[in-house]
Amino acid sequence: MPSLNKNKTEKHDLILTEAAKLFRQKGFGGTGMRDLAAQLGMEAASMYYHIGSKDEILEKICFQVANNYLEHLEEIETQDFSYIDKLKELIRFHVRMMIVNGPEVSVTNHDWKYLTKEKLSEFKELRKLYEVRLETLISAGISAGELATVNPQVALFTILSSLRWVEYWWKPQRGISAKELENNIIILLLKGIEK
Amino acid sequence: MPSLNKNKTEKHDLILTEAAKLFRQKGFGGTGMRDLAAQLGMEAASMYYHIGSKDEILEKICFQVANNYLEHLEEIETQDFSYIDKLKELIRFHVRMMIVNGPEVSVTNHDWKYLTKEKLSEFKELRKLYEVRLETLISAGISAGELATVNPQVALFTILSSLRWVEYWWKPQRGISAKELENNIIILLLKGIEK
DNA sequence: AAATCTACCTAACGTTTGTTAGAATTTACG
DNA sequence: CGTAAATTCTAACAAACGTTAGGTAGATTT
Repeated sequence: MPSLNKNKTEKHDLILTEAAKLFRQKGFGGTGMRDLAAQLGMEAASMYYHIGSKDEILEKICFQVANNYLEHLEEIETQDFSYIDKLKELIRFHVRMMIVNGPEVSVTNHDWKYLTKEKLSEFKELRKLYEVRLETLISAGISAGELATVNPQVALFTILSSLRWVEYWWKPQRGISAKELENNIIILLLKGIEK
Repeated sequence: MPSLNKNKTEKHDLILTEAAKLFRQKGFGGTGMRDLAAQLGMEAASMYYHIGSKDEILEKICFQVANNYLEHLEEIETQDFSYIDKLKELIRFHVRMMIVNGPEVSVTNHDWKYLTKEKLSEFKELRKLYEVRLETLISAGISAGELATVNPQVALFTILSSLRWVEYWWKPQRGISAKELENNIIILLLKGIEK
């Protein structure tokens, strides 16, 4: 019965989507299963037909986002771009992720602390992996003479961190497109590192 | 009885300090009053001799930090610096705040969502005020011809946001001084906006 | 020495929490 | 239309939550 399975998956995903919105608004600890259920027009207990637990919701959101970022970094690594262009592409991807998956990215950035002990360390490893690989990329850019001689780690975190506000700030009503925003940020951020 | 009052105040502040550390580690929602009490070597109920409520702890942390930032911005506004130097001083202050009051700044940045309804809107107003005044400063710098013609709001948030990682990254063991770090970040951030 | 005050304790309260069991209902299909 | 599966309901659980009440040991004041 594929149609049934499909329905179940749809509701499952809807729960994740709505949970991400609420978690972003009120935080993981501040959002009760009853709040989430109300948002979905059902009773709290009914959700357990579709999901395993509250922790599992958070876990799925965080790891889906983390893996998304990691996969895209791998793609960038293999592409035949200059290091500058690789960084530009990375920045563009970050901006786009926040605009398209705002709630999920926000939750991942803020509520990963609430992950279960084992999942927490697994998540930290993923994040560390991302940071290390991106730092390697920046170092390579410096060695290749494309980037100014800066502390790679400082550059790494300044770039990553400076992109975070987009999730908090961007709304369709601002009248600035993703493309415009990407370009603005790239100018602001890469002038300091470009040679 | 000033000596008694002083003792009480000391314990009160110690609770705030320790709470900030725990909130940063496990989040406001993930930290119970019993956890906090254990950290202080006392029973949960005993803390209520020194503090009013869990919400009050968060509130005091958040507003102390927010007011700290705001006061320093006011100071910068009145100083007879160039706009570039004002921005540099601002960046230095942010870095120093995160190094000196790491846990408190972290909690303020991440857990303000858990503030009580009234305190929440009060906090949002303070933050908005800070953003508006800083944006005004950047705009003035552009008008004065000291800064490149960038979108002031994009510049504002990119700067503010890009400083956040310090709180997450900086440890004494990294072997980089606050001064070095400030200088590195200033170069990275202001190249893109300096004329 | 008696009285007061400080700073903690134990015990417990009423909620709220995430979650489960089992019954009721809706939906899909021959 | 009838039957079975899918989905949601009601009711309730145990645990954890922030917090209060009342008591007690020790220091300080009178």
